[in-house]
Amino acid sequence: MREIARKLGVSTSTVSRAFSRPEMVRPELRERILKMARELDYKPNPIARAMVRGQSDLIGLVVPDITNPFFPAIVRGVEDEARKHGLNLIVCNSDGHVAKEKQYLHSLHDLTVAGVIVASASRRDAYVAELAAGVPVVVLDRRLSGSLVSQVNADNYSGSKAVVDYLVGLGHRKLLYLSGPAMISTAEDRFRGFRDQCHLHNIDFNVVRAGFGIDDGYGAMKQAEPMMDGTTGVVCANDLCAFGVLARLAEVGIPVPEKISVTGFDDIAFARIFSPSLTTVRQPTYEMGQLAVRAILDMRGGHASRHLVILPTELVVRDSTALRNGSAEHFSASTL
Amino acid sequence: MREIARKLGVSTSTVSRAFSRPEMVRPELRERILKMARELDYKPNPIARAMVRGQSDLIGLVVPDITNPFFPAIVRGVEDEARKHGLNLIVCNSDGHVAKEKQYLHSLHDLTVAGVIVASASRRDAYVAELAAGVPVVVLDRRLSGSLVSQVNADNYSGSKAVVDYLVGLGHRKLLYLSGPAMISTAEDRFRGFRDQCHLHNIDFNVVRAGFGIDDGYGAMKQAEPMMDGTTGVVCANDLCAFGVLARLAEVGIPVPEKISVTGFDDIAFARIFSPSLTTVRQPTYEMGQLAVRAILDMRGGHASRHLVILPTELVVRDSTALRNGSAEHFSASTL
DNA sequence: GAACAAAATGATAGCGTTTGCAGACGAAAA
DNA sequence: TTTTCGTCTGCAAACGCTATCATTTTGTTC
Repeated sequence: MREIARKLGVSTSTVSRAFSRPEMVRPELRERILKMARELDYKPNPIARAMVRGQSDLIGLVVPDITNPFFPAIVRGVEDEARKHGLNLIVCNSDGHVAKEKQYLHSLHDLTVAGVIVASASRRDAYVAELAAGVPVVVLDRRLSGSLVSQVNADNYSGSKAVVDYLVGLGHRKLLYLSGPAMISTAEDRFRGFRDQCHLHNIDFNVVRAGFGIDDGYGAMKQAEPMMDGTTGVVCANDLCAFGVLARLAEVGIPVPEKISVTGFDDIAFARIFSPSLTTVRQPTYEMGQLAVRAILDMRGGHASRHLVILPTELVVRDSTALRNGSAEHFSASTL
Repeated sequence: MREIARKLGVSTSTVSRAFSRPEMVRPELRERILKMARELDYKPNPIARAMVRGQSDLIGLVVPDITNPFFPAIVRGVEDEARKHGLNLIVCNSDGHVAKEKQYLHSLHDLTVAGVIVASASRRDAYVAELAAGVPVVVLDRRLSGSLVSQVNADNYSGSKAVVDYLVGLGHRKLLYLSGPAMISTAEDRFRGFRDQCHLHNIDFNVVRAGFGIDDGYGAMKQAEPMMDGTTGVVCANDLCAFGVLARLAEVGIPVPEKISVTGFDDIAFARIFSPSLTTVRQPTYEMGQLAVRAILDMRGGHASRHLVILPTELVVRDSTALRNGSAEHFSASTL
């Protein structure tokens, strides 16, 4: 920077302004400065800038499990949008542990990040709210009661309801629900949607607490087997869980969808190609990531304009669901 | 920091040293400083530190496709190990584009990162070598000819050979190889292993250039169908590609493994639960990530001790492969 | 106890930016 | 011409830390 200033006979202030507040320097001079910068291959040092501004060009993204393809899909959206605005992305994996999440949030705070995006860890993390007082925070895929944070969510509740409607339409009358982990709003919303709609249709159901991983689904299915009597549909809190269920059902030789229908949630890439391909609820992951970044941008400078967006979900029907086995008898019996 | 110094009647230099060079300050005093820091909730500002040291506590990881579960698995290893050493991780997605990769590398350089890990983009990216002159660079999952960078790889060549050995042992005599993208050393190594071993066993094969995505596998399989005559095994350059193949074969009703055996490479989580579950080659992803970070650490301070590690791979046999259909006749014919 | 070496601490100068504040310049108004 | 703005630019002080070097303290040896 000094060199540019020297060569052009201006002060470093002017050079600095040519970059950070272009409107403050005479266009003709600005051009010369930028040209010289190009020649000398100069770029403002983001660290020094962060130092004096008290804010870096980094944004943090905390996800519970980068290994669940749902999150990489979001990462893509976040990353592309961040880069578009000259921001670098720090990805952190909380492993679903509140403690680890908190630790990461501290780190991000210390780095004076321009914003933080937190994806669905536990709901009772007070630190998120605390952090939000200082830097723009958006929670993704999770509701957080009344605070300063912005929120970007998919309509989990409606998505779940759509699944029930669909299964009921296929003649299913008794369902098993494999829930996600406790204290995760996403999981809770999905369950509420399921439950409410079951009540509406007067459908019988069991619930087994599972988790969001393949093994969780596998284990929960195994555990649920004794109570499957009459159950013809398994609704899972997410796709990974559903895959675990499919794996278990394949293992014990129960044909899907002939004997039992299975649904997931998320529509990760594998849902389409699994065999049977998975009926699930699509979330606009990439868009969610993008919107989260935009929310951060809008919150910068304390404009305090929180975003609260709920994106629509979409039921994607594939091969893991079918008319209820024996539903013909069922219908005839009930119509008699 | 000033406050601690004032309260304790020492200079800021001493406080600084208590954190950055603990051995230089009298233990008793150091204790008092750390205690006071805890009370005041003080932590050294990483940005300021990066500024004066000319090196931040960030490390960069550039992957071609975060959406391919193979990479999140590596991310886990990198992240955990980085964090263990107080480093924060910046994840960048190059999308396989050299230009984008280069842009990211520039950004990372500007951030004065402590090191960069680059996972398999194109081999002909001169900028990687250039960058390596200034900061520790390790290339992961890719060979790079003679330069300053460290390398962490899985033994792709042997892994591929093992696949061929195994298939030949099952009686297969004509194979189809779906290769990865051009210019990727990983893809090339796998192909060489396949080719060399086929020659060794005198096995006939066709090659179709595919890519590392599901759709690539699907498309390549479709394209290869006219030349399948007599082919009983499809060897894919990675798992995603293999899933595409399985999807296509399922679509056209060719049973796997009865009619055709299919293999992948990577052993991503889904390989185990897919149906049929996928025979593939496991790479120690987590460990690769860890080692990459350690390599960076060892290269810090210009010790210039490059790492060159090649980790073993392991054939994982599952349900997508079986004895060649009609291999009984084949064997009897050849023993006659 | 003097002389010296070694260890611990302090004073100070940056690191590369941004940013009030004040000055310089030119144009419009008087 | 003088005054009055408004626009643009320069000066210099931060931002929070570390490194260098000078200085003080401590420990060792004879």
